[in-house]
Amino acid sequence: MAKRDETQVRMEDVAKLAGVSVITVSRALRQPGKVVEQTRTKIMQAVEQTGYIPNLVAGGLASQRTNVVGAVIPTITNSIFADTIRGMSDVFAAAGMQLLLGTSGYSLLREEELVAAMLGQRASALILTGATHSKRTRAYLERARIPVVETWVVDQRPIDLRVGFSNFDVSYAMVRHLASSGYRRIGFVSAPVKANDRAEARLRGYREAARDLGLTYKRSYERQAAFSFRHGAEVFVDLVESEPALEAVYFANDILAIGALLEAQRRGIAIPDHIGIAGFDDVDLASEVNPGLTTVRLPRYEIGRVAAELITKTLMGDPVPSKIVDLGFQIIQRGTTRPPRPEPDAPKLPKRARASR
Amino acid sequence: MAKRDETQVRMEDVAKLAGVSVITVSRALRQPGKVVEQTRTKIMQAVEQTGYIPNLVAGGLASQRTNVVGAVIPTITNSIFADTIRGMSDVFAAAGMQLLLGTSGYSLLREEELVAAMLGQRASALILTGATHSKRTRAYLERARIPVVETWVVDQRPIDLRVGFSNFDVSYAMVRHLASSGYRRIGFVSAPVKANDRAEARLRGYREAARDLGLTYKRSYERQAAFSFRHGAEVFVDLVESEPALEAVYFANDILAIGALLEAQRRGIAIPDHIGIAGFDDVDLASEVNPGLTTVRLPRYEIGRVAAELITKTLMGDPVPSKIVDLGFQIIQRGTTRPPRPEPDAPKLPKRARASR
DNA sequence: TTGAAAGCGCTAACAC
DNA sequence: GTGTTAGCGCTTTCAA
Repeated sequence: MAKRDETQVRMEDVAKLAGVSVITVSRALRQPGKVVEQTRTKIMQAVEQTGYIPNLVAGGLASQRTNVVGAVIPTITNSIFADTIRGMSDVFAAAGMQLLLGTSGYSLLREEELVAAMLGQRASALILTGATHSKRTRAYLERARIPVVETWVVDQRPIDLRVGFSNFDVSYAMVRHLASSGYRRIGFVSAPVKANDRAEARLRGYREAARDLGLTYKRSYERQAAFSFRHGAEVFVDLVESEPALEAVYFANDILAIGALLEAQRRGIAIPDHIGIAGFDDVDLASEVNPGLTTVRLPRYEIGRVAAELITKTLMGDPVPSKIVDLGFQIIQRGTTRPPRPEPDAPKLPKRARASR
Repeated sequence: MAKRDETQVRMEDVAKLAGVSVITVSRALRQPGKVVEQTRTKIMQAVEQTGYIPNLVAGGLASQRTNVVGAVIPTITNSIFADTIRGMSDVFAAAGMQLLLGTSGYSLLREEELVAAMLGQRASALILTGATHSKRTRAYLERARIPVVETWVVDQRPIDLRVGFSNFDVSYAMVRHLASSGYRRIGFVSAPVKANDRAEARLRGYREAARDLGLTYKRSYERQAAFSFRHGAEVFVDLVESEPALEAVYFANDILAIGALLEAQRRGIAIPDHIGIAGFDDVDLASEVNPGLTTVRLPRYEIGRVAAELITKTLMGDPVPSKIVDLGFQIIQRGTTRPPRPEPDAPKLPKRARASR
């Protein structure tokens, strides 16, 4: 093997300095209660004096477990996932665990590579985004037999644990909400649905709601656009010019919606008088733009927090109440759409909907 | 030690199946050229068949090095750092390295904990944000003797490597730019400067420029505000109400500036006619708001990319041309401030300024 | 081109 | 409460 780096302080060095055996140092560090105070004090002094940092690689090999949890998100540029990461980080930091982060760029192959790398690192648990994974990824995960949490989804068959909400239901609920405000011709701008089950579910929710509610629906009311203000602006212009009868446009994320709103401002298109705009996510900015953006509030931070809690519990052997946690969502009515009007024949949507499918 | 998990596939299992020794498997995986094709093919089949994933923990212990690089950023909620992370990720992914991410929340103590944890993981290199670290963090870093990159700064004495720009110079340049547009009474809203050397340098840059250029400067022109649209809106209102003579407000980040701009919109305060607004970062949104935000473009992605490149080079034993890389910046003039007017006695600022201090 | 032996630094099990 | 022993799964050195 590599000849050892003589300058690196090992547990043995600390043990010698403290006049005890290595195992006592190991215990003093990990289970202080099992070492008598006097010994522990000597050891801690030796640790301090030498600047010893335990080699977690060696510890991981010996104990067959690590304090590393891997998480794969599609992109870090989307502040949406930043909140989820923050939720995880808060819990893992408190539990003394490290987060190994990877971004897949919405590529299933890249996700597979990341999962392999994380399993190679012998991560104690894995957190993935979405429910769609390559066959090989699933095989890896099954063989690894560690806790796996899929986030931002609740439907379908989970690999293990799942924390999120129903993207279908949210989208369906938003279209109902818009319909209750009197909108009958509603366009939909989706994120690219390729390898993105959340975007795909939102599209389905829109279509089914439009059909169920008897709205005017044409395939040409739909667009796909990559995540950016600019794309939102462009697709909005394209849509209102080619489909002038549209009464509202519902965007599958707030960034697209706000891009559209700002473009409307530039072009003097009155919002919501000329056309309504709705978003998805309730980012900070959604309540700051003028008028405020009608959107859906999602439990972004909570998804991360709960996912991490499920993992720490499972790892500690505590039972989890449920393998699937649906955190729900909330429609937020603001100024970019006309307010809902009470319709006697259609009961108002509950503020907080819990998914049924 | 822990009795081994019989279900885990080891290199030995692969070796047996392929009819070779473990070391040959090891070589086939890491240095395929050193194993004859026929043997390699047999081995790869065995790997495939067993679903073997090399145990990097064992490998790391044996080889005394890992493919993990640790990075500490203040917060993930700020999309600024997201771009830098993306820059790193792109390079590390291509180099087959893993990024271990931690967020310090602008706390030096938390940074210290993270550095210790990453060194415990035996990270091959570390990337930190800023130049301010606890004494113990510095001690850890010096003892570890691995490449360390401090980012978003170039001044002062680096621990090892440094990639960024001069926050002082940027701020100074922006105040000069505003002065060249005729503004004499310029307010400044800083991020909280506690444990944030970048914010502190920006504040100094503002003060020195105001003094050097003979602008009207009062301590009451300064405010500090935490990073959010809302705080930007609130501090702006506070500032314009308590200091009605102000002609422009320069915010130390775009989010604050845009929050202010949107609040001005709500209150019917004409921008830039009544008062100018300038930001810092050039986030996507800065060019989308109406009017567009005058700000500074920073090499966010580049900082991450270059930091990662310095590390991969150093790790491979390649020499790096310079231990400090100044990536510069660029003032972006948009509609939230009056355009600069040519002043015969003051030469126009170059578009791209390179730091001198 | 391939293999045997030795150990990387730590922890689990069991003994004292 | 503390120590001894035996590895965890891999890579390095050296030899064949």
